[in-house]
Amino acid sequence: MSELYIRVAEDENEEPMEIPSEDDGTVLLSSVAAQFPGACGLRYRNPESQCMRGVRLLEGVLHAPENDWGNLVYVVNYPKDNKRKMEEIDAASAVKIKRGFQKTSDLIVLGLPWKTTEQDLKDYFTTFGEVIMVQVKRDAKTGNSKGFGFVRFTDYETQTKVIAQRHMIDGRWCDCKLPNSKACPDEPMRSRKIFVGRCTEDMTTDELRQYFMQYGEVTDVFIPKPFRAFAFVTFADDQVAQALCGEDLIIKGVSVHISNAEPKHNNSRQMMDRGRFGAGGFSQGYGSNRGGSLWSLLSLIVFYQL
DNA sequence: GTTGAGCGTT
Repeated sequence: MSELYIRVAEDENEEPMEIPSEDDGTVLLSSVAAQFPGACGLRYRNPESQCMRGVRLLEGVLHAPENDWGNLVYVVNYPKDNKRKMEEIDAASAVKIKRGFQKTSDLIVLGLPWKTTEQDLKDYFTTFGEVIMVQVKRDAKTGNSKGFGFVRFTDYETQTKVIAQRHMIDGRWCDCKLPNSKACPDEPMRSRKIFVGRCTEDMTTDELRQYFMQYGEVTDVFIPKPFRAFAFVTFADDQVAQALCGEDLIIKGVSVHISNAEPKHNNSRQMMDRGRFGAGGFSQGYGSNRGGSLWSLLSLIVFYQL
């Protein structure tokens, strides 16, 4: 029994590879995965029905159909609809795939000369790739350029290239960036800021800073005035902030509750915060306080910056 | 009739 092998292939038409079975006639999924990284199971074509059939898998052990592997060629299963070999799904190709589907977005063009027209912009940017749209923002009354505009390309590759460099347009260096309104559209917002509930009035920003320093670099402490019994603490590292969420910490003998600082829903320019990706203005819902209280009212009335 | 870091009237 110890010399029994079963034939396994990436695909029905691929050349099979022999995978060793165990003494009891089963085959370990790990044995399959050793040759086909990322494999999560096996299937085979049932000679009678001509349908594909799954091989029974229990706790990492593959069991022969009808207690006999026979002379069939078994085909490797990969997770979900990923038919590719897992080893091909490295970070680089994942990025490539993602970029293939990446949609373009408007880019803001900063630093335009006053005289630059939309035709000028189109002429310039067309040298990089097909242009869908150009705009020069102007004063409604005077019609004077505000010195910035927008451009959109057909291809994401073009957009990437354009963002990556500075642009000499009509004698001035201009920058193309993702507008704040579009910043990090698909990045999950991992806040570096926490909400500190149940603060007492005697807690100062310095004391909070001193206290939270033990967890990581603190970049900001904000205590709303007048006193509202909560504060915001921002860390340099979002992981530190996230790790603290849900904790009850004792500061000056008082139990404070840490939760996530929720994004503000205003259009403040503070949305840029000091984050790397333009994420970040936050205020806070009312944590564990339930509605109907003074808290809800206060929280609804005022939205503090930072 | 000016300006020079920013963030898009319809």
